[in-house]
Amino acid sequence: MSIPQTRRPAPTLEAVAAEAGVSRSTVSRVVNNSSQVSPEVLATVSAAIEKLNYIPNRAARSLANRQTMAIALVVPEETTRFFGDPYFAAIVHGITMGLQESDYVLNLQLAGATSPSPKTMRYLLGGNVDGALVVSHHSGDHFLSSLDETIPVVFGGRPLRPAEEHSYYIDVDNAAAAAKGVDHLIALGRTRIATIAGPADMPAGIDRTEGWRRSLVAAGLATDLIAYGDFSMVSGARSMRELLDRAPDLDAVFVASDLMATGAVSVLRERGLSIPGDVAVMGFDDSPAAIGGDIQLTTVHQPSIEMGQKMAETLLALLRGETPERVCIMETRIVQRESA
Amino acid sequence: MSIPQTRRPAPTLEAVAAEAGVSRSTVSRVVNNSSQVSPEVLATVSAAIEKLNYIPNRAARSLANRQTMAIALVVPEETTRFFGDPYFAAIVHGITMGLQESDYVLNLQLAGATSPSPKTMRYLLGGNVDGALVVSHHSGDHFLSSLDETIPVVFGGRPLRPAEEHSYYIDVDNAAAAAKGVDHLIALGRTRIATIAGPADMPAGIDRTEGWRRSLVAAGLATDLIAYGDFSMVSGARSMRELLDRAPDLDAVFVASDLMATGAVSVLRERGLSIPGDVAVMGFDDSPAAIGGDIQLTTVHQPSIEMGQKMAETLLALLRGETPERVCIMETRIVQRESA
DNA sequence: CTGAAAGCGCTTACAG
DNA sequence: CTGAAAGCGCTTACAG
Repeated sequence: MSIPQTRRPAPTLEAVAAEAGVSRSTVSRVVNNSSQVSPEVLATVSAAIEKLNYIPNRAARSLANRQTMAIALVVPEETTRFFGDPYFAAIVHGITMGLQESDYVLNLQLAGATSPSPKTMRYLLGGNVDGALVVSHHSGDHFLSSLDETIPVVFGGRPLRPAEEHSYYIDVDNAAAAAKGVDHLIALGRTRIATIAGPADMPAGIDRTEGWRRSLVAAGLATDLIAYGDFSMVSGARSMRELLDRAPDLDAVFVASDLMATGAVSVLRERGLSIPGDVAVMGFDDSPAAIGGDIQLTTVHQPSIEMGQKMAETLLALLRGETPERVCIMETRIVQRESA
Repeated sequence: MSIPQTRRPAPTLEAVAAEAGVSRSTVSRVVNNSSQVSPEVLATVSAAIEKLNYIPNRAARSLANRQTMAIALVVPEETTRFFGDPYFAAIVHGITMGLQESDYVLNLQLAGATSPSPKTMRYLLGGNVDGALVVSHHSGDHFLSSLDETIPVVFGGRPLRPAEEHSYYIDVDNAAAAAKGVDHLIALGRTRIATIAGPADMPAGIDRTEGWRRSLVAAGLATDLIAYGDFSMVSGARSMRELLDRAPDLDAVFVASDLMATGAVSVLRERGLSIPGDVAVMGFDDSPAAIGGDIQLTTVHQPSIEMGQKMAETLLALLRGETPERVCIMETRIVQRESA
């Protein structure tokens, strides 16, 4: 753009064929590394490709074989939240790693927390991508069903019914993981254990709350201390204030995400309460947020990067026509640090 | 994918033409809203498009008119940092807003802090996108020059020389903005003012440091207290510790990003220092990080969302063949909250 | 193993 | 204002 230069047209298959003295079909076979090419021809064609620095035209290829070689990353979430939570960073990191070796490109589709724009819908449903990866879906995301019926889709986290019966997804056992976290708090001798829960319209929110409740019930403890956040730091702070006002005697809090936990921690300090002395805090995710603040968070680790990678791999398998496992549940574990 | 259904082929231009009783050329003109179509024909064709729910095939269109209708978002940065900083959230938010009404899609290209993969290079340079938006570039990003020579590029933040002489970019006057922030600290009566600077290989890092220095020099104060971070929370904490160890008497710190400032704040608390009583803290960005913690950060506001939007608009103008302003410098201002 | 030919679904001069 | 025709750069049966 800046430095003027004569734009020589990019070499085509035709040019390579001429250079190598073979037909276009043959060059095409080489490019798509078909097995039925003789070694000698393969060599000369490869040389010609190299020499001309040939790069296949994506549009022409798509038109001919009806594949777009593009994958949509659909995020039914506000940009602010998407980028504000390190958890997403890890997922996307994993996704890009998983796509690294493939020829697919990733199209970012920020759908907004409500329903996506007509433009996004047309894009997704209009045959512009071969598959989709969806992350952070809410129960109101009905459009996802139509998506799921049109192209291969892999979800990050169990989709809500009725989609869950047939959808592909990667997840952890959120309820069990949360229960494990609360068990740890109980083992510490805590008896007044609150929770800052995630949204009640998201599986991760619902299931972690369920795990918290299950663990408390099993231990014969009260399950009245619950406040709902939206996974953001600010909502974590707000919820903590609310809980403290309601129950000044609480001695532990299980928080459904590390980011909310950092918000909770700041309120605890503000009130002059010691951690974990007065109140033990258990986070969830083991994202960078757990170790960024002034107190290292004890938390439930979930392998976010690996989950993203697995999402990509599963979709890639689906696109190859293979039949990968429909659901993949990954391991979680408690990472003990300072807060509990 | 899930619910089996006979996949009826998507309607083509041909089908619409048949339905409307006109030629393909005419339908094409309507789709591309060419002015030379009679009102009646326009009406019937539109009806046919509506009836068949026709969506143009992107690949075919690209092949014919040599436009990809795709824009790359290039981030020469580690995923972790990209997603960890709310500043990027704002920029991308703005970019998606700016692209909303256009027909362009955004391709995410995480290039990694070092040079991009061959795959990314081939993608970017191989005619797969019509233009690129680049954010967070370092001085070592030489590949960006080749990009800039191949397709229209708009930078978020002044690119380093020699690119800056001809490149398009949106930025703030970082030096002046930083000086303004430090002036505020001086007006508060602070005399021992440190800085936690950004990377010395990034324009935003360099210029803000320069502004800090300029302001101190003008006031006849010492400029020896400087520590370098990488814009992350962790590096902010590390730098704060370092500064405190070197100069226990410092009474203010100008931090080149809010995220680093939150790290600094946690260290200040850890050492039992009051904010702003003992140490005043001035951040930069006015991102969500400034208000997420337990103390509301006084900071230098830059209009990140608007900057992203402006980036998108500038690139769109370039793609339309227009000649937008080559450089756009946006306003900053001090937002006074609790920390200074 | 290799090539000739048709076709993917559009756009765009060129006539009229 | 409208249509016939060529062409964009590939892939893919179909022959051989």
